Amino acid sequence: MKEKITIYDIAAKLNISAATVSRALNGNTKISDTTRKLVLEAAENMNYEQNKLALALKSGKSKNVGVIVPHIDRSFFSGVIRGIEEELNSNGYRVIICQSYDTEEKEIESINALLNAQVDGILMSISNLTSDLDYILNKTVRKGVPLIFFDRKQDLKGVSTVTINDYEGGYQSTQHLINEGCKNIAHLRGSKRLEIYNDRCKGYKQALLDNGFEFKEEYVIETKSKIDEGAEAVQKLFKLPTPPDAIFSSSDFVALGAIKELKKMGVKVPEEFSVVGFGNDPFTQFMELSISSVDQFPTEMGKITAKVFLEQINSPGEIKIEKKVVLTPKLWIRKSSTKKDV
Amino acid sequence: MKEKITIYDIAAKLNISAATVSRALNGNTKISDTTRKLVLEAAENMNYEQNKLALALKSGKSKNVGVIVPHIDRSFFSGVIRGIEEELNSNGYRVIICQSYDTEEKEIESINALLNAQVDGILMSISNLTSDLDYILNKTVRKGVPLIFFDRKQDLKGVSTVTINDYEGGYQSTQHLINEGCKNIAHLRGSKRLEIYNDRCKGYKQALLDNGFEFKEEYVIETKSKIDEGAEAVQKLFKLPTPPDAIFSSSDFVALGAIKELKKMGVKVPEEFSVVGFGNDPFTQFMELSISSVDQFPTEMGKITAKVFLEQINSPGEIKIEKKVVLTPKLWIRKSSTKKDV
DNA sequence: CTGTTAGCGCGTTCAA
DNA sequence: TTGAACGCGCTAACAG
Repeated sequence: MKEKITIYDIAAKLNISAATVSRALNGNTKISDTTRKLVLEAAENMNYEQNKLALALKSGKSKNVGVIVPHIDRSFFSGVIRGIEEELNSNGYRVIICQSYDTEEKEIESINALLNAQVDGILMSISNLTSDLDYILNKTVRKGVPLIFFDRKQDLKGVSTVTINDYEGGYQSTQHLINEGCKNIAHLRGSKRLEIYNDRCKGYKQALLDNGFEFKEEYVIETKSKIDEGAEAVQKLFKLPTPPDAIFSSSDFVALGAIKELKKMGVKVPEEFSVVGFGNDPFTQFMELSISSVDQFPTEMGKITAKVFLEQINSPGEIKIEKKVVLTPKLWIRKSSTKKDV
Repeated sequence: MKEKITIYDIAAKLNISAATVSRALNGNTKISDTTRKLVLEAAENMNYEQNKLALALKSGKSKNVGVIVPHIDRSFFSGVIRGIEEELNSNGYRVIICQSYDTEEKEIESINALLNAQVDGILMSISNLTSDLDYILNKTVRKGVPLIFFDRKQDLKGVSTVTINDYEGGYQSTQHLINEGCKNIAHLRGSKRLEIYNDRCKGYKQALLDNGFEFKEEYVIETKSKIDEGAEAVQKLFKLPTPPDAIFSSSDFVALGAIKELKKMGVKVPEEFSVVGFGNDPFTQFMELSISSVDQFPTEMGKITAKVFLEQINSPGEIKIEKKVVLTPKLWIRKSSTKKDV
């Protein structure tokens, strides 16, 4: 009972060849009904289970895909992974998780490990735009391993991407704040090394210009996605000759930190100051002062990323389609940016 | 450049045998320095990379471990996975994720898939206590695949577990509420089919008894970990002849729902009513009215679970140690249960 | 319809 | 110190 049984064991028992057993098990048509039934029955009795590893070695397909994210325990990423897992699992694939901790070394290390493990594809959200990563990413593409970026992408030939329209998200948020009557809108942005933050900022800027507002450099502060940084940014902004009366933040955590700091300073949100975040982290709607935020639909993004992978892997020829899917974000308007009487 | 290169390719190039190449690559001592250098150099030049799949088939060790959780996007579980990944990754293992959606079918399906994929171990948080699952779990143990439960366990011979002391968490929370002067403490519990909720409830009950309080069945309501259920439970409790003045909830979400409902009803928290949650979900500390909650230290739990697995896999003999690790929870006292003047 | 052979890529005997 | 041969478990090609 403790032994692993193979097709040879069942072949021996039935005095037939392993090939026949294999055929019977795989529903091959060219086999007699009698022997098929015999094999199936024996397999059942002997508790036979296919060794996917051998199959993988033989076929060159491991039925595993690697997913690389900065941190698995950020709600956005765990949501994406959820979607990927749901979609891929029902298609017979398993998902291998790697965390890059936003570092390039870990990222490269993970890619190499996944490649050595013979994954059938790699779905990732890159840490930042660097050329060092290019080498290995190109290697991946050359090897013929489908590579797909989600959310945080990088332009690379032969690589499909699934993102949301960050520009649109930035534009919508800013337009909303303008509609609410805000006159001086600041922007707390993320790293300049990531496209998503550049795009959100562009959307912010364009919305300002389209409405006849001035774009002021000093209103844009770069932050990391941490609560403290939101508080610090508010401090900086209020030292300006003309402090803003609204913030569009590229991060919900930064938005939260900003709101907490404003409250500490006695500035009333949303009456005197409006705030919009990004990411629609669950906590934004739990707060007594719920925070307006842009939904990135993480689970959907994960599912679509998985689908793009499946399409690619199932595409007939050697020609790899380079697909660029762009989802439309949705701004959830909540209390933090809704003035009572405007 | 597109071909996969094997040890045979480099053997051919050097006019030596593949066995020698293998030895050189693996740092086998019985090999001359000259050939070793030759091999290493050639491997470097030819961009050789080991196919872990072949190694896995040969050795019987895939260096993959499976992790099964109800949902990956709940902060507790994503935290645990983070810990597992961190610990195992640095030990050369990769983590395969499966979601059970709290259903037994999916759980069984996942275990079978993982077993077929020849994982070296399975770390899981079970959906509930059922005998149907027993069969397959026992099979896993019999096959010699290390199985470890974290958080939601089930007593099974040969299976190690890593949990927190849920009884203690329940006791502490209740004691705290008593210390705050609450007289009628209700308990919103989770499914009776899960040990963790039974234990938390036992802790709650014992704390009541130890303090000379009466344990009332009608003060205990079973809920699912959803916001709405917290609100519903509050409605029920306030229909009782003697409504409670405090709630110890086994879920942060339920606690949140309760608080929102209380507020809606005009009941002041914490002045008139105290609430303690469980899980220390990040949002509990973000709220303006921060929620007291019991920390389960998910990342640490994940790391320890991984360590127990590593110990087990590295234990010399065939004797599998059955280890029971119990972590101590920590109650974070916040505004939702701190009366201003008591 | 079925059996034989071969090979996926690797490490590990057993000889030499 | 090195090479030849084998096996991990499976499927595909080629015979018959």
